[in-house]
Order: sequence, then C-alpha cells, then structure tokens
Amino acid sequence: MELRHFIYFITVAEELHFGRAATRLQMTQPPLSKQIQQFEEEIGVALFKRNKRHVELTTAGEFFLPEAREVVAQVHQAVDTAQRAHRGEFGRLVIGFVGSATYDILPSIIREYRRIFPHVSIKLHELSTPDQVAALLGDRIDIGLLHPPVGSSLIETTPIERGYAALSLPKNHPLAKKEKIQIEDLRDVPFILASRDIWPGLYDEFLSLFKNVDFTPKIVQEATEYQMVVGLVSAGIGVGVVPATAEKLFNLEVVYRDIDHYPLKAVLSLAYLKRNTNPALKNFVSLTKRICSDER
Amino acid sequence: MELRHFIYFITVAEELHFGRAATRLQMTQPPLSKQIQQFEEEIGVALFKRNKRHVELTTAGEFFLPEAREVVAQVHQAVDTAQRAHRGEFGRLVIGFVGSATYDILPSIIREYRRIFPHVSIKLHELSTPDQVAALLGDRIDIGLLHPPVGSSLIETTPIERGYAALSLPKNHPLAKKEKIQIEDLRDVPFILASRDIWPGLYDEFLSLFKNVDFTPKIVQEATEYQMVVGLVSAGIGVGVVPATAEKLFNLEVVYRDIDHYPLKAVLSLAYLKRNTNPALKNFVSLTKRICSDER
DNA sequence: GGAACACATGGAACTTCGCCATTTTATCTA
DNA sequence: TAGATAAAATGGCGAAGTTCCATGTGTTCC
Repeated sequence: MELRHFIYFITVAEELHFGRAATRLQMTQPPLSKQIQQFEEEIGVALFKRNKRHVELTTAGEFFLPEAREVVAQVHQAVDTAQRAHRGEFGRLVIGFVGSATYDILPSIIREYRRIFPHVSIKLHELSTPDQVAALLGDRIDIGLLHPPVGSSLIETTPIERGYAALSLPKNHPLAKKEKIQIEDLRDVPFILASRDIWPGLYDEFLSLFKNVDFTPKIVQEATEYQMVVGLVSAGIGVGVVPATAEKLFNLEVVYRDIDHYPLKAVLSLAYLKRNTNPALKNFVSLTKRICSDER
Repeated sequence: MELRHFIYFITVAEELHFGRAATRLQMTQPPLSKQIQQFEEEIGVALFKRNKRHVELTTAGEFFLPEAREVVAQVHQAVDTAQRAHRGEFGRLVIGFVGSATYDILPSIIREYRRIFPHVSIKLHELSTPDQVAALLGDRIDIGLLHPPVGSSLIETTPIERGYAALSLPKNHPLAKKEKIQIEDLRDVPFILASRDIWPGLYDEFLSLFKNVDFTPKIVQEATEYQMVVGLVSAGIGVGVVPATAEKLFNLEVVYRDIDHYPLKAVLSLAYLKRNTNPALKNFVSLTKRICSDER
C-alpha cells in the first residue's frame, strides 16, 4: 500500500473513467486498472463497481473517498510543516541577553521578530556575558545578546549596537555643572562600576582610559547591575560608569556626562554557535542586522 | 514520495539509529539510508543531522515527526473506514414498507438493527407493494417489506412473517357470538376489503376461498388502508378482512374471528434486488431472518 | 447487427528497491 | 598517539514491481 494507490483511487473516483483518469495521471489505462485491482485486493474491499462499460463507486468506495482525500491532504500538510520549519517559520528560539540590552535594542527586535514569525516560540534568559558563552557552548541557548569579546572560535558574533558609555553623576555634584568633563577632573573621584563579569569590555576599556595619565581611578563600589549603579550614584556614593542607553532609566537625581576626547565604546553583539543549524536562528540574525542597519 | 518514506522516517526518528531502525523494518541499513536521503532531497528539507556516528532530528524533523505519524494514522483510519463500510457497519439503507408492517414486525427489526449498526443511516418510505417493486427496480430503495408476489426475477424475496388474516366484525354482529365462523355463514354478508393494490395476495386469496362454494362474496366497500377497514367495520358498514396483526389496532367496537377450516395466509416478505451490492443490505436481511426464526 | 467505446489481460522493457561488500569517519581505548 | 570499533555512506548487482504496447472482451449506440 503506497500513497500512489490513494492518488490513483481519488482520480478514478473523480473521473469514474479509467481512461480519463489515466490521462490526468499522465499514464496509460492498463497499469492504472491493475494498480486499483491490487489495492482493492490488498485492503480486501471492492471500491468500484465496473461492468466493462461503466464505473461507479461501491458503498465502501464512497466512504473511502473523503478519507483518502484526507490522507493526501495530511501528506501535504506534513511536508509543508517540514518546509516551513526548515525556513524557520516554525520553531523555538532560546535567547540569552545581558540586562543592559533590555533598555533599548532587545524589545524592538523581539517585537518585530514576533510579528514576522508568529509561530516561533521565544524563550528569554537574562544572563551575564560569560554565562551566555557557557550556555551557547552547552547548547542551552541559540542566541546571545552580550558584550564582546567572547573568546571562542566556535562562536560567531556580529555587533548590533555601537553605543557609548557615559559618566553618571549626582545632579548636585560639582562636575555636573560642566558640559564636558576632562579626564584630569577625575583624579580622586570615587567610582561605581558594574562588576567586570557584567561587561568585561567596558570595565577594561574604562581602566585603559587612565593609561596615559599619572593616576588610576578609585573604584569604591562594584554593583551587579546598571540599575544598581544609578541607584548608588543618586545616593551620592560616587560617579558611575554606565552605557548611554541607561539614560532611559530616568532618575531625576542623576545627570549624564561624557569625558572629553575619551569616548567609552559600548558594543553590544549578537553571538551564536557557528554549528547551530536552527533555521529560526538565521532569520533572527538577518532580521536583527536589518533592523540595526535601518536605524543608522 | 510514498508512504514507505513516512514509515521509514518515523522508525529512524524513534530509534535515532539507522541500523536498529532497519532491523525493526526488516531490511538492511544501506537501502534505509538511501531512502531517507532521497526523501530529504525530494521535500528539500534535512530531517536528520548525522555525523557518521550520531543521528539526531533537525528542528524541521522534530516538527515533521508528529505530522508524519498523523499521515500513517490517517491511512489506517481510511482503510478501516473502507473495511467497515464493506462489512456494512457504515452506510445508508433505504427501506420501503407496506403500512401493515408497522403494526408488528418493522419496529422491532429497525430497533435491533439500529442497536447493532448505529452508523448506518436508515430512511423509511411507506409504499404499496407495486410501488415498492418499482422502487426496487429503479434503485430508489434497497429493501422492501411487502406482500408477495412481486413478479420479477431480479428481485429476491424471503418470507418474514407467516401470519394469518381474520374477519373483523362489529361486536354486536350476529356472527360475533360464534367462536369459529363457517364459510356458509358468509353468504350475503357485506364485506369491506383493503383495495387490491395494498395486498394483492390477500385480496386474491380471500376471493379464492369461495371457489368451492356456490356463492361469491359481496364486497361493498374497498379501503385504502387497514385502519380504515376497521373504522368502517365499527361503523357497522360490514365485515372486514384484515391481517391478524391488525388486532393491535385496538378498537373496542370490533371483534376478530377466523373462518373454520379456511385459514387466510397473510405473508409479509422482505424483498431486495439480487444485484444490489449494498453491504448494509446483507446484514439487514440476515438480521431479519434471525429475528424471525427466534420468534418461532 | 456492426461500429465504437471502455475495462481487462498478457508479455516485454525499464525503473527502482533492497542486499551484499566495502569505504569512510568518529569515538573509544590501550 | 595509534589501533579498534561502531555506524553511516557508497557502489555494484540481482530481483521485483511498475509501466507501456498490443490485444481481448463485453457494452452501448446508431
């Protein structure tokens, strides 16, 4: 019993004429007759009443016809489902992200992706960059939104946001009066940073600013997230270093200032395993790239 | 693309091992590998990720698996439906019947048939015997419940009720006092009969009773149904001739008597076209025969 | 009653499916 | 590091099944 038999049966049932049915099936009449006979024998049911001149369905054939059509429809649906999944229209996507990504880029990407691929289920996990790298290598997430570098040749990364970091100061801080802060102004200033785990690139870049001056910054406090940095700043503990997108965490007690001539690059990257074959991943990556290039 | 491919895919997906899957399919591994490859090529979707040592489903394969199982299930359901219809468990049955059959045998047969074959839809038409014969020959009904003879070699008949007819008299009629009526008592009695169309056999048999006596019965009225005969009798118009089962049409004004030594046979038969292949018909006929033999 | 139509039958050719033997590659172990 | 083992892929061959062509047979229509 093969699919062929069902298709042959349906065609003959529609034409009630072996010759015409054979033409529609692009074959000749004798093999069609034989296949139908074999099929009837195999299932033990006469599907047609034939009297050398006229063909008609038996009662069993009439009941079989809609079921046979259902078989063919189900076959098409199955193949279609596989092809859609292959194109990434069905699937699952597990996304890791650093907390700072939620301030800006992540929600708009997710929103757009959901609109275009409504049948892909998305699972989000807030993870630090090193945890994301481990999760990627352990196949627990498909995509990471993290701060480079990741330090693994198995992982592909593309920058999606080339933003900058800024200093956040209590609004009554003396330096807050200046439009641009000079690096010399930062001598003896107490700093509050997110811990190096959160964003090693930014942490290291901040420290490297001071290679060309004769002092090192005084880090008085490390926080586990940027929201906490801003909180400590507004409490007057010190001056914070946060990505510029954190300005969206409105806090009236805090102002943001750049350091003159010393931009702090704050790159957010998309990261995924090179060997990951999840079709939904490709779409997510290309969609993200498109959105980011549109914004420029 | 054939059913085989779906079954092969499901088995490999369940085993995730071409060798074991091949064993389960009672074949060797190489042709199985080849068939899966061809199938993947045909639908344009990689269903398995294989790396010479391990096999696993791709995302598309995971989405395809339940759909493929659905295909196989639908195939089985389709074949099962055809086989059930072939056995007469699904179907339609159009039944013609004479009015007198409703008094006794028909309801119990229908009730029992419905219980055993709940998925056969039954359509009932009250028709006279000649109309039933025409309807049978014109393929408008599958079965007739009628009074023989039918007079067509295309039609098969089997008696299902060998009942008797009786005389019905107004309860104050002189003859009503007698337990058994002698045929001589019927001289000059006005008779009421159902018209010959209704039951030619009974009509003719009644007339033939009088071949051996020197008078013919006086038929004063013909009615179009037995209920009407009984009604006319109770109105005192005359003496009726009705099937014994008509006694169930309770009427306190009427009594029933037999004619001594002259039983009036009242045969009800099942009739159907010999060439009718409706499987539900066979079951109906054999069930009816069983019920009738049980009752004896 | 003959012609035309339509399904069935029989035999030949081609396709393809499955088996066997072998190769390739990945993993495990010494 | 290298050999052993396991598992999928590859290639050639035989057999089975499918298709085509030619023909047979029973119906229907003129």
